[in-house]
Amino acid sequence: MMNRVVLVGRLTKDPELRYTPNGVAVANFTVACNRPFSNQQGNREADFINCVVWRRTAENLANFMKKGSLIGVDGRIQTRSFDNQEGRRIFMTEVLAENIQFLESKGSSQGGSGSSGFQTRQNPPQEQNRPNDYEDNPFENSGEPIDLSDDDLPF
Amino acid sequence: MMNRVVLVGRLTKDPELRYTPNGVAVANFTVACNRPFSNQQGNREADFINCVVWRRTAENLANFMKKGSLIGVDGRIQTRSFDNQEGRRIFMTEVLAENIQFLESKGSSQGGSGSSGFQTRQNPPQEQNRPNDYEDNPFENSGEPIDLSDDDLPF
Amino acid sequence: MMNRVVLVGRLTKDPELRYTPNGVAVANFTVACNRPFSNQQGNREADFINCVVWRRTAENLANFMKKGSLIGVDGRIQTRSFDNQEGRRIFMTEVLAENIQFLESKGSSQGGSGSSGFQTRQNPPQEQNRPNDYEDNPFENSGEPIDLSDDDLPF
Amino acid sequence: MMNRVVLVGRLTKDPELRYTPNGVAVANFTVACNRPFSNQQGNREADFINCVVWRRTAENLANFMKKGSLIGVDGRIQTRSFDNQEGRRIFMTEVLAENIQFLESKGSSQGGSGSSGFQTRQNPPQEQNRPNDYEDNPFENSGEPIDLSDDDLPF
DNA sequence: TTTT
DNA sequence: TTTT
Repeated sequence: MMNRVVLVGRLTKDPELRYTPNGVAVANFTVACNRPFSNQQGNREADFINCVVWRRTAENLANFMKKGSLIGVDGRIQTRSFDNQEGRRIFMTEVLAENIQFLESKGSSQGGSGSSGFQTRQNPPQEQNRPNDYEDNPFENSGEPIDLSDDDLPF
Repeated sequence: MMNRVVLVGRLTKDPELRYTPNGVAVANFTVACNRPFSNQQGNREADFINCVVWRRTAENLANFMKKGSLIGVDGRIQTRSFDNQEGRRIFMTEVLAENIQFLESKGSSQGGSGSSGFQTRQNPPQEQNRPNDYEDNPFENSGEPIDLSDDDLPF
Repeated sequence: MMNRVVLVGRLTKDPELRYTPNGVAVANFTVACNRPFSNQQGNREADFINCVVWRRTAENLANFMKKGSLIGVDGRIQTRSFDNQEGRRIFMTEVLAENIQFLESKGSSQGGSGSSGFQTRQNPPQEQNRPNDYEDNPFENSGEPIDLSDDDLPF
Repeated sequence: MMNRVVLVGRLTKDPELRYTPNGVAVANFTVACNRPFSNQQGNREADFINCVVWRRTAENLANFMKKGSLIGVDGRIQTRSFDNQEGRRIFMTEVLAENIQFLESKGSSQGGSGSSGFQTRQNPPQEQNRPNDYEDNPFENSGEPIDLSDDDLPF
């Protein structure tokens, strides 16, 4: 059953990179999309769309994009529910990013955490030792938007 | 800024048609989209995606589709927040349907409210008296999926 | 770089299933999409969009869908060029279908070749002998739209 | 019937702005989208997708974007046929852009015609004299991607 | 609170 | 809790 989303917008804050207990990288981020029309008061509002991405693309996102960066997202809408601390069922809607396009390098926008170093896995638990080809800067030689495809999402 | 969604799925219940204080029709509905993959347990889960649609398309949806009906949705993701009864800020994500395609007539699926009559505006407040060309059954002559475009959304 | 297409429409003729020299199934088909607006003369025109799909989904399409069948297509636009018999360079634009949703069973629409049997590979050249789980009718138990995902496209 | 396309890519040349006999602006352009995978030879190919856009957005595109500019396109696939000079029927597939997002200012990419001045309508035939709010540079105050919505396409 |  |  068709379920397709495409977004282009800016990160509202630095991506949050975490690892699952078995060492799979996952990043949460929010994309601000300005609406194509104005409201009654003549202002342009924005939508703040929660997204999640897995593995390599998650790490790339955390390493190369930050608050304010312009990105493109291609993915699907996912919903899930969980019980919060007060025992109430909470429903969540977010975009599962299957592919992300970086439309700006980390340097070209201002703001963000300013943490200059790469985020890397500290003690990624039970992570197997495969060579990683992703710890070099894809913007180095190009100054180009890049499209880091996600070859092996965990689902 | 790009923000585009396309869904094909089934209504989880009959659409809920309401009218704003100044007589604009709005319908809320949820589309169930089965995921294209199975989870760890080998089951296929579904996403339940909240949607909203305005005006004519809202009324058409309520009149011709019901719980279980297969529809296509073309629209955008919108987010909004409001304070609930406990004074807590609640964030909502939903799809604003700009165009809906009916992929099944009301008769062809089973289930739903079974209410056979059309839902119409009872006392639509301060609604001006324009001719409505939408109170005949678009499935009558065709047995066809129909695509009811929305010429005049209120935004 | 983002490139995303979603279509819902009807097959203009039975899908054409062929095999590459090394036995990979490929199907060409055209989707008719009625435009959401009328032209100057008040008629609704249609777009006839050439598509291609590979492997399992190609075989499923040929087996379960025919002229007139309603389908959903999720994919990307591809262009290619070739020199025709007169030595002229021809440019082609088509949709590479990555995922197809069958919105009708073969039986439920009329028209088409009427060939009732499945199309299968006659002497698929140098095709390795892997078990195929796709030669049963996905509509048998369900009367349902099905979504046959494409796990292993050749690119 | 659903028909939705989203592209992000670069202009292969300066947009070609023309006017219909009754003064409606129309621009043709081609978007290069690099494929997310490599071919047998390990090279990444690109798709060159022909697009068309009308009116204000056409003029904005011609004025602010040039060869090499990065843009986002939201639209639909259209097909048409015409008879060429040899009396042969030619089929064309192109994307009708309904909305375009400029992801780079004219200055920020190199290449292109280098024509610095705005393209404007020379003697736009029988064009009525409405005020135009689009002849100032949308990048002036912002250095921002802009999203010029198309309020009044001629169909 | 979820559809077939 | 929001980006430019």
